[in-house]
Amino acid sequence: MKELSSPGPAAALPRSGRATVASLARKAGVATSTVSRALRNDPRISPEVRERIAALAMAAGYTPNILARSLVGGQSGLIGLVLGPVENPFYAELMQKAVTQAAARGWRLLLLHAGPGPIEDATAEALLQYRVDGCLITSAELSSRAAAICAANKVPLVMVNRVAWEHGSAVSCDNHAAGALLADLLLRAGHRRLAVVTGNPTTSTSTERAEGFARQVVAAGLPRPRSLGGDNSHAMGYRAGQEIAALPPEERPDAVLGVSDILAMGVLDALREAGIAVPDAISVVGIDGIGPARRPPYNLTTVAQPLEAMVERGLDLLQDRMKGVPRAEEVVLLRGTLIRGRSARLPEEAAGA
Amino acid sequence: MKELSSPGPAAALPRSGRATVASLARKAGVATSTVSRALRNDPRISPEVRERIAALAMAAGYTPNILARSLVGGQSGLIGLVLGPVENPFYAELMQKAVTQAAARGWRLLLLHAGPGPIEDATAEALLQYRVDGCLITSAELSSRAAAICAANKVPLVMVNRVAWEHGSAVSCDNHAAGALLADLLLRAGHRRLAVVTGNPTTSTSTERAEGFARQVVAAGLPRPRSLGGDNSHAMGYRAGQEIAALPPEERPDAVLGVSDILAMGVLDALREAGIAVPDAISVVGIDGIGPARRPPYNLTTVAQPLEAMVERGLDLLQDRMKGVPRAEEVVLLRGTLIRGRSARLPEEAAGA
DNA sequence: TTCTTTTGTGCAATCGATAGCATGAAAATG
DNA sequence: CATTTTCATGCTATCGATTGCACAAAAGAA
Repeated sequence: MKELSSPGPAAALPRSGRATVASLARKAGVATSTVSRALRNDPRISPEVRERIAALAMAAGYTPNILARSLVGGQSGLIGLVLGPVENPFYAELMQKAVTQAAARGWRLLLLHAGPGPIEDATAEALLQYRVDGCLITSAELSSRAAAICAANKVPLVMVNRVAWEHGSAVSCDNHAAGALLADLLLRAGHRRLAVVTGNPTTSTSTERAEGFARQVVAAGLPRPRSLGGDNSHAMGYRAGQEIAALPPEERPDAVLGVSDILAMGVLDALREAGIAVPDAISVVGIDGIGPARRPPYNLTTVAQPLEAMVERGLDLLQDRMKGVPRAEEVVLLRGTLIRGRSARLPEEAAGA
Repeated sequence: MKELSSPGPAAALPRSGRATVASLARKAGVATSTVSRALRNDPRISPEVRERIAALAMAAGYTPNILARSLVGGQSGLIGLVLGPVENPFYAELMQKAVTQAAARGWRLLLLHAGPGPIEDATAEALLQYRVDGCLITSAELSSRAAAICAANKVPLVMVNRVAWEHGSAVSCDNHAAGALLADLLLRAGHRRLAVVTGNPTTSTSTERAEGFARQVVAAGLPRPRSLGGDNSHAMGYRAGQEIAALPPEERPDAVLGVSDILAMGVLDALREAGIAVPDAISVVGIDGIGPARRPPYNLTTVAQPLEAMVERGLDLLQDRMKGVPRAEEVVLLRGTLIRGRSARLPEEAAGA
């Protein structure tokens, strides 16, 4: 029935050694289109043929070549991922959720960038070269370049944990509200000298959180909180903590917000080293809800970002736009949840904000 | 000269709206092959034509469709990346290096998996569907499945920080030597009651480090070190630290190796909480050299893995095999470097091991 | 001036999968 | 029994880029 591989004429395996629709078609004695339809369960193909081809495909270890499929289908199934500095566990956690959730939707992530530093041009171009269906960006300055490229080529773009400026939609935690919530709680617990340690002033996350915090403080009739920091790193938090510890006691704040958990952890480390009791002398709070901040030495009181939901909504936004649904760009804000650690004195029951 | 877009016959832009060799060819009035050659700087194309086409391509924002190129070229330029649990900063750091270095070689990373848990079948298949040119794996159990798939389909495979069992090459730190080095130093500093906190016993990293440590201890005529742990997490290290702290002082070890920094950090946190002085009462050392372990509250003495070099050698191995050079599978061991923190009493000068 | 060589381009096939249209056979209808 | 439908499949073009081969025109050799 089947002519077993005479080396000459029509060997059943193509160049790569992998089975293809063509090689399967030859073995099955049908046309390639039939193979394609059979494998995609097109109802037009008779059950017998379908099963025979399925069996052959299984035996040959056939895997469709998505590159080829994308060529005709126009969809690569790839989502470009641009990550921020992953020394911040937040990004690592975000990435993990993104991989899982993308896979669940049948998408794969093309990892374009990870780290601080600006994205290279060659990297940004890969976005187009691989015809990504969409792009997920979590990073600060560097997004600018990638965003421009996406805009110019109509690649749907969603920023997570960043608010878009020129182009693209965004999903973010309600940073302003988170800052305000913490300020409110601290104030109600009796704190009166508040300070805030900020991250990179060019990032929306940092400025919004600090602003939400400050507004609430000012609204309570207190002076605008002292501001320290300027860079989103543990080292910066640590330095800020040292500065705070070095202040004369009467000037020293009695509550400090690190606009990110990483900063707050740095502050905590410095305060502990300086022998300042937390939360008795100073309350410290953060925002993000990263894993390490919950661990014993920190046990940070923080507002956790709804990471799972943020990724989910982010992918939703992408999906809509990938379908070609012409939608306006939108910004989705999700509320974070308070995690009560032991790094701050707070009123007994949280108030809904 | 140019007929400006009469909507009917041969519009210069294809379906996607993006420029293609065909659309450029039409505008330039040449054949697609000429465009292709011009853009790839084929010397056969005359300078004038080359420049004209280059200008057109620039103006049109042309980007080659790598999917299409891969189809004929047989190389996708994609490297599959399978990451371990990224709550361990080690993996995050590894990823960052991998992205950068891969990009420098013109490769992009297809992020297939990140996290603990086994890799899903659908994910492992993506490896084949996207015709990755090679695969980089850093993860434990889950690699098994992916490795099998790679083997069956002749996809070059390199494990980083893991030693291969059935298939594939590997790059790893010399874990055994690292464990031995630390044991040696601790012994020479006068420690006599050693303990080790291990990670997942099925991972080569954990067992080799513990074994290198234990051998050296036994060789010194001391009893085999007490072993705790069993899972590579901060929580496990913390628990082990609590156990250690709870021991009666005469049974309590005077030096502890956490086979990974994460574990050692957990141990440190527990000891500090129990009020046990480090390194005066107990020395604590780790292996990995992750960022957080160097920070103030820990300042861990550790053997840092040469991450940059490991990734580089890993990509080298892939590159060789991707070129089709038939090479035997190999395991490359790189020596780590001692980082002297303040978590352990060590002899003044390090001995070369 | 004629024949050979070089040079620059075009034609057409290819990679692997998909989808529109065509076709032959079987089934249903009159 | 003739005719219209239905059904299962095959043929072929397509996606975008690359490449072997053919073929003119220009340059060199005889």
